[in-house]
Amino acid sequence: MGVGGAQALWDMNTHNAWILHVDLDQFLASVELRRHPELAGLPVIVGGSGDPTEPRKVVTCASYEAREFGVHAGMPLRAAARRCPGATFLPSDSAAYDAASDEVMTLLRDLGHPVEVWGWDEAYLGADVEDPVALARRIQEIIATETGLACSVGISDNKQRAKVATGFGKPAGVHALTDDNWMSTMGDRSVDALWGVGPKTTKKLAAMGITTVADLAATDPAVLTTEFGPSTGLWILLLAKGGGDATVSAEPWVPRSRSHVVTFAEDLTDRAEMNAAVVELAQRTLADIVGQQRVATRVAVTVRTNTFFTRTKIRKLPSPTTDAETIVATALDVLDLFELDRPVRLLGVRLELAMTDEPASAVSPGR
DNA sequence: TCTGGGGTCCTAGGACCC
DNA sequence: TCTGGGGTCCTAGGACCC
Repeated sequence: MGVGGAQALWDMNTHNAWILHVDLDQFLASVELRRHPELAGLPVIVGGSGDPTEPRKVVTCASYEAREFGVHAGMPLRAAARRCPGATFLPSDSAAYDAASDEVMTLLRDLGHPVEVWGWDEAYLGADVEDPVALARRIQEIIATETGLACSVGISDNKQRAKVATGFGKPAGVHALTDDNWMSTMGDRSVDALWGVGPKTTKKLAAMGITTVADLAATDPAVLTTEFGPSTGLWILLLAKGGGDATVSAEPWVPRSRSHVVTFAEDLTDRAEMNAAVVELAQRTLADIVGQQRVATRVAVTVRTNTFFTRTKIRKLPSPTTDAETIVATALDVLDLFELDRPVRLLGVRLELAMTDEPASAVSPGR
């Protein structure tokens, strides 16, 4: 972020009457269907290298037709092939999805409202308009016409509630959640219907006798802060009441970290092979951040053993750097902190990135 | 049909300094 | 000699999301 970045952020963080959450339907499958029109209406499964017999690879996206067979993201490809043998399996092509995502985000920005991009297939749009439903329909029409992709749109006055609303609009629909219909719609549903409340929190709440959104909304804040801490406790209470974060920032997202992991087709037992893998992961991750003109501050290494026991260790670099020797050596040092006495299923390297303008001395070495 | 890959944020606790 | 706190930096680990 350059000089004036803070001012720009202030200007671009808008508080709007309406927040629209735009979510592309079955995004990866839809991008594939666009260039394989003969597959329209058929089950399509994207993941791995497109070979359904490949072990240790999973479904990244299943078309709605494939979902009818019980196939879903995260399922092993081999399991998906058994459930839906007639499906077409396609390799994941991230460059194509990047490009398609860019097309859509550009169209959204062209509408003249602030757009906050959330990954490949989602964006929030802040709008001070009279008729948000009409805007949502217009968005759907423009995206469909210009890109051939379908999206669903959730409407509310904060991001979390708009995101929940989108779920009611899928596929290809529009749904609004406001104070008027929030509790009647959500009150009887499980707390994990809230965006940000997952299985662990759900279980913990259940042990406290809290299972529904209405239960949570009616809970004494002091009880929640005692159990979850002052920040998290009040946050989940706010979510249950239909509240959330109401800012939409059009400022480009600055990544905090960059990582790569690899799950080996067969577990590694040879330390030299583990070292070689970590070196390759570190070099690849470093190449990414150098390409984005970023500088690493910390190096993390993740090890997953054959029992699925997973741990991460991290070390701060002496100073922020892009020096390959330093980063590779640090990654190997961190790997060395593990007791590598079990077969290793996965290794990963993550670089945490400097977030402020670095002093010239920290950025310039090597030039 | 054993369990991918890429992220973010929060909390807790130890070390260390004043 | 013993003691109380505050504050910061650092790492581990949990939880959640797409």
